[in-house]
Amino acid sequence: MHPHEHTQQVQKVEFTTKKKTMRKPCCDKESINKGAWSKQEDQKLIDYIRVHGEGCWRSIPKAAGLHRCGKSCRLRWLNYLRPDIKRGIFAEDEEDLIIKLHALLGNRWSLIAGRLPGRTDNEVKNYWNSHIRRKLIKMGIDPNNHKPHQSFPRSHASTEGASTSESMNKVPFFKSSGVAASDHRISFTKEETAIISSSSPPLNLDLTIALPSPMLRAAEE
DNA sequence: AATGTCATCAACCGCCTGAAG
DNA sequence: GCTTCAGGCGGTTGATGACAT
Repeated sequence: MHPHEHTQQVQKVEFTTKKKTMRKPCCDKESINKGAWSKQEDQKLIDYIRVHGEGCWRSIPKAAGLHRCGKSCRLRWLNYLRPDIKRGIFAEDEEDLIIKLHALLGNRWSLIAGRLPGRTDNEVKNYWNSHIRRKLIKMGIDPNNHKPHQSFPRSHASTEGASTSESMNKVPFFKSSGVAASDHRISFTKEETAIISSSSPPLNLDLTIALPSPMLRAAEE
């Protein structure tokens, strides 16, 4: 049971005069709910999609009897209600893979999530911001470019000998430990290849899901 | 026990993109 | 080529719980 479900507050949306010019609302906001989803709402959405399938999100709320915006329904389904969602803590090889992919792709969370079966872009993004980012900073790695940060402490990185500028030129410090946990080579779509090849430094594309980096574990402790 | 601070994560917002007309 | 619209995306917010003082 999610904590938000206890204190679900259903607010009516008011048209706020926010910054910038307001776009045309994506749906009739006069009567839509916002905030955490209730169990009943979840069930309605699940039931509807089970029968009619995904798609045409704009019309789903009305058809399913939900006072929600279509976008909200889509997000709820894709991030939490889909049957193939894998929830729970990230495995160490998943974490390693996220870091590697982020070094290659940047903040393209949906692309990164696409490489992690059962994980959603929102989940990956949150995990990055709340765990990985912090961990990298702690290690003296700039999470934006995955290189050692001038002003960061470098105690861990320097003692491990893995942060030489040479190794950082490749995917930084993820020298996949000799034995790969599995041989999951990663292939890229055209779009991903374009993104990668447009990034300036030469990158090591030979990604494998490796045993967790010892440096990461060191930082965790 | 009360209060303050931090960490987490579900959900929203606004912008972008591509398809359709 | 243009406009419109739905879907998708990344950034950000805010509620909540955990931990510290």
